[in-house]
This record gives sequence, structure tokens and C-alpha cells, in this order.
Amino acid sequence: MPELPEVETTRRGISPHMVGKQIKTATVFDARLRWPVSPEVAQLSGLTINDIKRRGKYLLFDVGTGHLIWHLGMSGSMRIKPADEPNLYHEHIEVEMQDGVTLTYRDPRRFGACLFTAEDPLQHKLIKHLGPEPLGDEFNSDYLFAVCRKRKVPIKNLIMNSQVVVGVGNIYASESLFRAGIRPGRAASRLSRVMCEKLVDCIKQVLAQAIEKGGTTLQDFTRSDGKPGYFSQSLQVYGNKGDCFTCGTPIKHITQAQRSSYYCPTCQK
DNA sequence: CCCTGAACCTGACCGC
DNA sequence: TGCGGTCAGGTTCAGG
Repeated sequence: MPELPEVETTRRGISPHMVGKQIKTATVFDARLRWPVSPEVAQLSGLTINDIKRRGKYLLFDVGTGHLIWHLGMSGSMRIKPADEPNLYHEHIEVEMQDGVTLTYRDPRRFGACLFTAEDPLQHKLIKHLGPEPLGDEFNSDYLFAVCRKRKVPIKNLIMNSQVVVGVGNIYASESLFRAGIRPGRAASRLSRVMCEKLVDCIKQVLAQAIEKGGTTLQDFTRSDGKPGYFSQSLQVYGNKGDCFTCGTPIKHITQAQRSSYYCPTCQK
């Protein structure tokens, strides 16, 4: 479900309900996520959530004594549960604040993670080696071009590699490449400087627009307030089994690195 | 260091 | 209806 825009949408949605408040109780109904949920998570009572930050697709909850490093995996989502509404199936973690506001984490496939660390979260094994944020200045055409020089992998695989740049998932990789006019299968080393400029611009644009629209709802992604994200309506190629909206050529659907890619063989070179 | 493929899970959907 | 196969928004890890 979640790529960077969905994670950021989640962060913005839950922050006003959580930040600056004290935790009443945190309950772990099922600790079997990607890795076992840290035991500290069940003992957050009395701690205050000072801030909720994001690094790539990881949410970082500052609880004073340390941080929760929370990843939504493929199917994870968070919502503020209306009072006296029963829990849904697969809601594995719940955090109730002193004022009664309750956050629930649902994750049918359990690829997500919820870990506690008392150290600097940015130095954590999972975070430390992440590439630059796509919307920051560090991610620019000079950087991408330099990285591309040494790589023979298809450009789509490269931009989905979180060591290169974080936050670009399967949907937005296809969408960005379409907007940049570059085929997903093109070897990274065969991108010109101009192509890199174009691609960086398009990645930033697509992600920024998706955040503005509250993310992309395909099957079950909903924002923390239960509403869908509206970027689905802006998708040009991802999931398009018909013709290119721009030129009418049938959209190609291929598999790269075990993931679906969509592109227009006419618009993309 | 770079790259590939398997693995981790459940559920939805499609064709027979 | 039921059953089997396929696919799904991510990431780590082992091994070549």
C-alpha cells in the first residue's frame, strides 16, 4: 500500500491527534510482524509523543526515552479509531492517548515493523544507509547522474533502491518514468544528463502532487481519517491495461525485479 | 561493490 | 460455489 506519499499522508493525518499528548496504554494484539514488535512497545504508558517524523517510508515516533521506528510494509495502515468502534480484523497494535484518542495499526500481510530504539534513530541499522529524501535538495540531477554512471541495472530498479533515493515505490516509479519519457528497462548507465534532470524533476513533481492529493488509493489504502487518497485519478500508466492517454498506443506491462512495470512504448524512449 | 532471486504473509480476483 | 493459480503499494538477506 504505502509509498512515500501515503506514509507522509499518514504522518500528517495522525500528528495532530498524537503529538504533545501522553500515552495512556499501548496494546500489542499480535507481535508477529516482519520482525517481532519490540517488547518496549507494550510498555509505553505514561510517555509523551513529542514528535512524529518521517525518514523515507519509516515513521519515527519520539517518545522521550527513545523512538519507535514504524514501517507500514505492503499492507499496513494507521487510523484514528472513532470512540467505541470495534477493532477491525488484522489490527495488531493500538495506542490510546490520555484524552481517549486511539491510533490503530492494521496490517493484513504483516510485512510492517514496529521497533523501539533508545539510540539515535537515524543511526539505526534500517535507517542509517538510506539514500537522500526525494523532495530534498540533495536529490538532484548531478547526484542521480553520478550514481547512474556506475550502474547497469534498469533505471526503474535504480530509483526504487532505497540506498539511492528513498520513497519511490512501484507505482510512482512507473509514473515518474512515464512523465520523464524514459523506459523503465533502460540501463541506468545509458541515461543522459538531460534525462537525469528530467527524471529528478518528474519524481519530485509526482511525489509532491500525490502528497497534495492525499496519496493513492488502489484497493484498501485509506488515510488516517478513513478517506481515500485521490492521486489514483492522476495515474497515467500504473495499472493501465489499455491505451496511453497521451498517444493511444497500448500500454506495455512487463515484469522487472519481480515487480510490475507499465510504460508507453511510444512516449518513452 | 553490484546484482539477482527468494523469502516473509494474507486476501482479492479470475477462470474453469 | 469451490478450487487453484496469480497478483498485490516493500524490504532484507543470502549467494553468485
